[in-house]
Amino acid sequence: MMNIEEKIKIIEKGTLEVISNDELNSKLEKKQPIAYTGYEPSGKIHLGHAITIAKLKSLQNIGFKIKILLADYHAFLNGKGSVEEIAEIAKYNEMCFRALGLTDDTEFVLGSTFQTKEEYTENVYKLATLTTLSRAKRSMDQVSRNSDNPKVANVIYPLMQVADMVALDVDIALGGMEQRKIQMLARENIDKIGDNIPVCIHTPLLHGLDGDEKMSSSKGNFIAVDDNEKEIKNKINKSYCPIGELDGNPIIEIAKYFIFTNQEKFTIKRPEKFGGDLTLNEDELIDMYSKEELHPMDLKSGVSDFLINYLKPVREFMEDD
RNA sequence: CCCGCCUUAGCUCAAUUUGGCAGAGCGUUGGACUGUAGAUCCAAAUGUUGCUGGUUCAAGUCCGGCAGGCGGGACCA
Repeated sequence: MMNIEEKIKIIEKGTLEVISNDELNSKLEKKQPIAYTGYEPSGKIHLGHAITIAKLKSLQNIGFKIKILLADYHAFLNGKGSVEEIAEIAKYNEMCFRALGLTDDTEFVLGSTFQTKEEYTENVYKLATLTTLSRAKRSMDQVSRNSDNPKVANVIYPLMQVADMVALDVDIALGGMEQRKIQMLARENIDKIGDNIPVCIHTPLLHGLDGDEKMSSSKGNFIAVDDNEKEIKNKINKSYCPIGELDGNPIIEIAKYFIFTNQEKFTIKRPEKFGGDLTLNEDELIDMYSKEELHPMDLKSGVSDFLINYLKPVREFMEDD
């Protein structure tokens, strides 16, 4: 049996922040603490999603009960389509998430199955009286579709997300950094409608393959978890990847957040005339790349090879089904 | 409920005055240059002009109806 410090180390790995560390201790004393992430159903599940799924997997490994919210109403409120369309997409998303290696014990919850219940609705109303408009809007900065005609739905959304945490009785709320402001709103208000304030864990966001601020399905600048080999190669090859530059470099980010969270060493095949194959750990790769001793094309081909292999189980799982 | 304004390429908008071949920038795609991408240069593609009826030889443009959006007024205090 692993002790609490070891577990905390695992939890913190690859995250940007854990709020707060102290509270994590008491959560870990529970028999089976609950960790959750909510996802708006999305046409494609991509590497950005996969970062959080990987984290959920590691939480599952150390004894957490995992609940994944398929946030159909949230997607609806965010203008992503009709409820029926979103329900279809949610089914597909569940398959993708399972394909990424979560155990059968993982609980998938469709938002609309509980988000109209009486206690839930009452909690949303209470939160509505506790939250200023500007705070609610601000919390949605990184989340909502920006529209010239913002809807009331935009401010209901974060309140529901807070109520979700109570309804699902979560001990850990995991999300990408774009969720931070909503998560903080939750931590500030949950004690007024429930009694279990979750520890909030935030993972890094991936830049888009085009170098854009964020990888997102609406921009088409992602690698989907069920992309085939050719698509993966193609997309990586077309990606923004300035020589010697680490910041905002999506290929470097994939190496950091996918390769080196899985393994110490990483082998890059490189033509003899450019120096031959390399086997590097994270620090060595970063060091070589920033010194321009590792060419982007070699990095790309190494990362492609890794992703093709990493996502192979997903493709197989999806084909079986 | 009333009045005014708006709706044109994936996006931002021109073209409406005076009806006369629907355009630009950005983005996209393809080439050139790079041992990647980007930047740069060259080239190309892209339209139910919100929908609908009418006037006209000819309608994005004028007239009517509808839908959506924005603003104001009215109602109520």
